[in-house]
Amino acid sequence: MRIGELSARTGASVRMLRYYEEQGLLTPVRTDSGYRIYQEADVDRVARIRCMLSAALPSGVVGQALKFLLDGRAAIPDEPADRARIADTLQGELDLLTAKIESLRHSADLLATIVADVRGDVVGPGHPGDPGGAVVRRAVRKAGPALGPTR
Amino acid sequence: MRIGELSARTGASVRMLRYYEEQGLLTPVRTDSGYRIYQEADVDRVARIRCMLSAALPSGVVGQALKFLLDGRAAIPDEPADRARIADTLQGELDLLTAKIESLRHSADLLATIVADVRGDVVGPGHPGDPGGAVVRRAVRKAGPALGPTR
DNA sequence: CTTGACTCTAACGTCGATGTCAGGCTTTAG
DNA sequence: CTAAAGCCTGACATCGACGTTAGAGTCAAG
Repeated sequence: MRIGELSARTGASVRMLRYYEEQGLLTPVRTDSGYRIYQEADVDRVARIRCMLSAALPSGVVGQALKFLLDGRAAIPDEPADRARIADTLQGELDLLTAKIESLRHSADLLATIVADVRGDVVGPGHPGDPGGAVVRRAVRKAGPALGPTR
Repeated sequence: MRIGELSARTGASVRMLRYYEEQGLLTPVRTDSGYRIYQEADVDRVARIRCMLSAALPSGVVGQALKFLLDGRAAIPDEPADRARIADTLQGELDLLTAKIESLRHSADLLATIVADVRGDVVGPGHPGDPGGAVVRRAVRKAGPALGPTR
């Protein structure tokens, strides 16, 4: 299919598709006249690219990952040393991402309890001096201190 | 504490701290001479801000969420109508956050399987014609189609 | 063959998040 | 008191991920 159709089917703008190609994340073939021709599989590929980019993964990593995702094992080098290096890089990103997710989950938990607290027709004495709901304070304790320098 | 110390303790650059203030995410008090003075709680606050921003959350969301995350119930009005409005807003933010987390989890799953595939001394026959690791293919199926336009 | 929709490249513009630099106060150590 | 270190504002610079526009070629339908 050509770029317009891929755009329509993925929701990505034409500009974005060309940009991904520029970054080496897509490699359509060309017709004699220069038109980009995409494969069916590229629909999924674009979805994944967008997903990973939206996760703020560095595009180098996205490229690495995608390379394997879509070229399958073809791209995995035979040298165990090379494989190890690549795996370590990806593992590092994965660890970062995992930590980020955990931290976000904490924030989400916290937010959820706050919503409940705002909505819930609270709550005992309600002294004017009391600065905040016990529910929230409990939640904060549970959520923990939210991670250091993320990147 | 002053901005330098907060910077040291959070790993965020001085510039970033001033930027967060500009965006309404931090509101230090000022000395007579204009120096910013931060509270102990701001250390945690910065950590959360950085985490949310690094997850590519729209900063509007970060701001709203943070306001309540860190001021606790102090910001909650008495009028039930106001409370309802705020609760709805926050619920919206929460939904966004939750969706984001899901999307990140997909990316992480994907990345994890790729790492495994690169690392794993694969795997049965390994015919030259076989285009790619079965592990990855399974993972792709499991991870699902990776979400639409993320933002 | 002509028209209109589609595509191409190339270039500039934008926006958020951040770096960096300049010029001028303030605070602290000696 | 003085120098060094820290802080202030304001501005311009950068980088990634796009949007937009301009000018020209291509393709399908009438």
